[in-house]
Amino acid sequence: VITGPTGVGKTKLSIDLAKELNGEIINADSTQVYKELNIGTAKITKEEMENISHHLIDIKKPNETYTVYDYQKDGRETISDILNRNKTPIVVGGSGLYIKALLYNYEFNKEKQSITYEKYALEDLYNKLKAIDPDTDIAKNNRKRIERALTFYNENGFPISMKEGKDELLYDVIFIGLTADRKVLYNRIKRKTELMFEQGLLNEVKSLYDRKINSPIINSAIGYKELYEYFNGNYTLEEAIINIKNNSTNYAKRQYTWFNNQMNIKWFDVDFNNFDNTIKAVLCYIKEKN
RNA sequence: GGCUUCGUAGCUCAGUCGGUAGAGCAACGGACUGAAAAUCCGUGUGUCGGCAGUUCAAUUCUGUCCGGAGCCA
Repeated sequence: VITGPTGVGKTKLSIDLAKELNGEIINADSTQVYKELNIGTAKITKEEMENISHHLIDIKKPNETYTVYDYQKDGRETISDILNRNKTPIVVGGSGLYIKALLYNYEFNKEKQSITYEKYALEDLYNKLKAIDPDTDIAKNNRKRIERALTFYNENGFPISMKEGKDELLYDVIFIGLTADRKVLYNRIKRKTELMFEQGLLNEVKSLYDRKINSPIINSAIGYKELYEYFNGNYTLEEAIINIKNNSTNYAKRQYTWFNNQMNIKWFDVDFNNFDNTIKAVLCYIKEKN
């Protein structure tokens, strides 16, 4: 697994590792599974792939929905397939939950129950949850997680813990994280945002907007949701750009929180001036591990 | 040169009819099993521009100086 916050050079490293290890790459970025979201998701281009096989990229249309459940299923099939062909699966991406659900013992029900809690007030939902699980640590304002917990208990009954299995690793994995000084990283992210605009991000999003494509991914992916607000006249372009930068760096910080507390990762400081040094260090570590 | 106005947290600003201050954003820490690039929780000592005066007590009133903005000459 190669992971780390947005903007550290995971893509670049992944290609070199794939060549070195006879590998194929499995995308682990929740937004890159969608077609047409290219510039804004910093998706790898055909040329950059250098003929290395990539999986779980561009497999859904932007108006479709894809969840951790789907990812776990597709990802595990892909891993088996790659292993059966005696190649090395390399999971690359920054969506922590996706990586964890893929490799750890997370269990989802086959059919998602479509219980809808929309009509309930937040407070009522929280009280419902409290009645089932008095010791819940879910915050009373976190509607999403409260609804999820209620659904889970509805499917599985109470004494079963949602957290069961979450720390049990199912595969033999080497976790590699790329990192950089926080300030340096934030500056890179901001510069990268400007670069995206130079590469035509505005047109990419406009094209989706003009076709009235609206979906969960459009409403949540950084770069897309803010520009939709701009096209809707709720932001100026300047405001949209500032928001994209802020949301991106905030996201990077949340990624660190997840990686540092949910997974055991071997971190490598990226040498931006000489990326080959970083690649060498990682390869050395992998050989040591094997 | 005269008049007016502003100077408070990294930024934008609120406030104290005199009892040493608080929001948003940022920053930092954290939670997280079905939209996770999501959702949510926690953390605020800053010579309240400098100096002096009045007062038991000044960031708050007065004077003066410095800095910014505006208006009139």
